[in-house]
Amino acid sequence: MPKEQSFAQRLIAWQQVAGRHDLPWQGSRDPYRVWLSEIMLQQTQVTTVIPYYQRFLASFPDVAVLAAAPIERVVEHWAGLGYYARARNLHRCAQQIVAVHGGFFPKTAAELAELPGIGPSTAAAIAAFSFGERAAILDGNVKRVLCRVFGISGFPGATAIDRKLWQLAEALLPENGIEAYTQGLMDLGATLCTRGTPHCPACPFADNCVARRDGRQKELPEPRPRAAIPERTSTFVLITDGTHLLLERRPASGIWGGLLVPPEGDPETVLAARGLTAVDCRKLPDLKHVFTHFRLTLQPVLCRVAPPTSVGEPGSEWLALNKAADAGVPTPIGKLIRLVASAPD
DNA sequence: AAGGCGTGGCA
DNA sequence: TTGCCAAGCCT
Repeated sequence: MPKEQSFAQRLIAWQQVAGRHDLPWQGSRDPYRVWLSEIMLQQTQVTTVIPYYQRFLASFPDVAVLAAAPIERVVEHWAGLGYYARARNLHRCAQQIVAVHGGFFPKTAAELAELPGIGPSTAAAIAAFSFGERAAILDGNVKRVLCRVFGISGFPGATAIDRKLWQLAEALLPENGIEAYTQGLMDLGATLCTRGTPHCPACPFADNCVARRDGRQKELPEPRPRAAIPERTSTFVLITDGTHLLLERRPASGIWGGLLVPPEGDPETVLAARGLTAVDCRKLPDLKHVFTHFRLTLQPVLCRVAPPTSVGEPGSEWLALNKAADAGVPTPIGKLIRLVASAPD
């Protein structure tokens, strides 16, 4: 880097005056809080995370409480946040920390990365923020900043580019001030060096950013080569006795893993398989939902069954209609349930 | 080693 | 409306 100040020195100076210092998980080196925030922030933006973080911390104030909690309650707190494998890994991780590490987080990035749900970048962030370890993060923000400042072409997700970026990220680490440096990388990417229109005039690297010099801010980093995402359609059977709704827990793997969802499939088959007889069934309006990797049209069918509803199988629950939407269901299912609960007929 | 895995905001 | 992808990890 030309100029007298190093990349790290410039970034740290910028972070101290222009970075974020008041996020709910800042101001504490408690590894539990740092870890929880880092997991929630994986592929998820700060504004989305904040309310989830607050609620989660209030219910599970430390790693021992979390480890002792039933997974269903953990998933319930995660419902709506997405990427539900994170909730299961979080819970497993807490249990491992209690069982294997005596209730204390390991203090190095290398050890942290052994735990479920903690990859190389998250491990480095926890180690840097909690223990001051000189470790490199490489998330979406950092990739974007590095690709622009150093003019790195190619899709950053490609293996070769990824390796190059990790090497660069480690080479840039400061001798001192890892916390402000790490936070600065995140802040720069999130607030200034943004995807759409970066605010280059305010950037500490404005005078030597390759992308800015070449007017390539919008071309870097190069986007993922992505094929058109497929469309899927599926029928969800909302079975009610007038006051309750039947929900079933999904297997741990796959979409909406571990969450409660109405039975999926042909209504007659669904009812027959559960020994239920419908008084009547009617279609509700389709609901479209977009995932990263496919587009789903949900075709809801509302079926009424006679009141004395049996207890059902394990993983199968009859929930009060007015509570089911908040019982740990995926977002579009919550919409369907609210629709039924507000207009049962 | 690519692809699966949620949701919401923004252009 | 549509595309893109965010404090990535797991298999």
